[in-house]
Amino acid sequence: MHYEEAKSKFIQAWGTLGSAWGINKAMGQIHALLLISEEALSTEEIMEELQISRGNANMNIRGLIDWGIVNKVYKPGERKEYFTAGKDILELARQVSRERRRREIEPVMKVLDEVQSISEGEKNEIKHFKAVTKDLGDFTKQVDGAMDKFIRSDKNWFFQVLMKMMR
Amino acid sequence: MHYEEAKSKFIQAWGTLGSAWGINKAMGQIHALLLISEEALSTEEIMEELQISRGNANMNIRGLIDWGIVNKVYKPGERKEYFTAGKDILELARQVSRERRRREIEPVMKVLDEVQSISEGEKNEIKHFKAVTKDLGDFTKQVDGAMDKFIRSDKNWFFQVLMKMMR
DNA sequence: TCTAACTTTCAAAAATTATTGAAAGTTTAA
DNA sequence: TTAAACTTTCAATAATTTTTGAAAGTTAGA
Repeated sequence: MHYEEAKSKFIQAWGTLGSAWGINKAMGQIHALLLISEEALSTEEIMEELQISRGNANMNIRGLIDWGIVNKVYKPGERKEYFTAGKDILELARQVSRERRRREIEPVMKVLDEVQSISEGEKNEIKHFKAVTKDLGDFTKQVDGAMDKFIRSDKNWFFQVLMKMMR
Repeated sequence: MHYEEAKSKFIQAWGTLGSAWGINKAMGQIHALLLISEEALSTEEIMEELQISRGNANMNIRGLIDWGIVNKVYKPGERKEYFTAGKDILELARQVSRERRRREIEPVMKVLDEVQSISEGEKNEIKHFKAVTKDLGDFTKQVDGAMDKFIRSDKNWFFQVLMKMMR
């Protein structure tokens, strides 16, 4: 396999993975492109490389910045904005965890808590509903705690936990 | 809040969460409904409760069965099929992990391995590409290993790991 | 076998989501 | 200021995904 092929394969795969994670394809592809590019890239360069429109490029770059995984770079003496993605994968994972926690886990925990508070009758159906949503809530809280720990942790902690898990 | 409201809120939230996880809304909602229902439900009952068509109900029930998180139940003396979702949340998490590993992590690991094997020149661009994809590959393998351990583990192991993480 | 009960399929329609490109907006430097 | 360089917006369009419902398929028992 030669470089161009590998590159396009990787960009493609990263886009597909994105889709499975509620991030759209273009966003995943832009991220992939920035990951493998040592230099920061301009909107133009991204449009060119991925063959997408200006509007599309702009929106998805903003999206990546919102996720906190792409940064603006200003080059001295240039008006154009350039963009880079951090190359530290553990840091990337941490940032994605942080965002998913905020965007998905928190709202679900909120609903699970709310529906716990129904205080009507003692029909069996209701007891069961409470039991299930309580279990979900408990589990979610455990996961949330673990994620929080991961997000705040340093590199060392992460590998230590992996070690502990494995033995 | 009264029961009907809580129920619909929960079903709604589970559907939304589903969307963020590459599972569609109806599929999430059906799963929610089965989770909180003690009795197994028929296609008819699901259609009725969620106000969806027969085709939609059928397809998404099949989807849930494919995910391994919903099971068919035959009631003695009845021709109709009924469906239930397991009520053990840890087991649910394990099954979802198993499937996501197979559907998402494995394909990505495969691509990352493949693109590693490019052996062209020693241009800086290529070196960098290899470095990034190697890091991604290493990280992915770690996560994959942890998931594998989780999937094979028993309840006890899981809580032990959480304990170890927290301290 | 035949029929009624039930499940599956699938083409068409609807809904949702992504993409385009041109116009509007903003900023910088002369 | 003004104009050029650049970024953002957004209505229109395209692409994709979901949903429908009716027809086809299957199965069990009379």
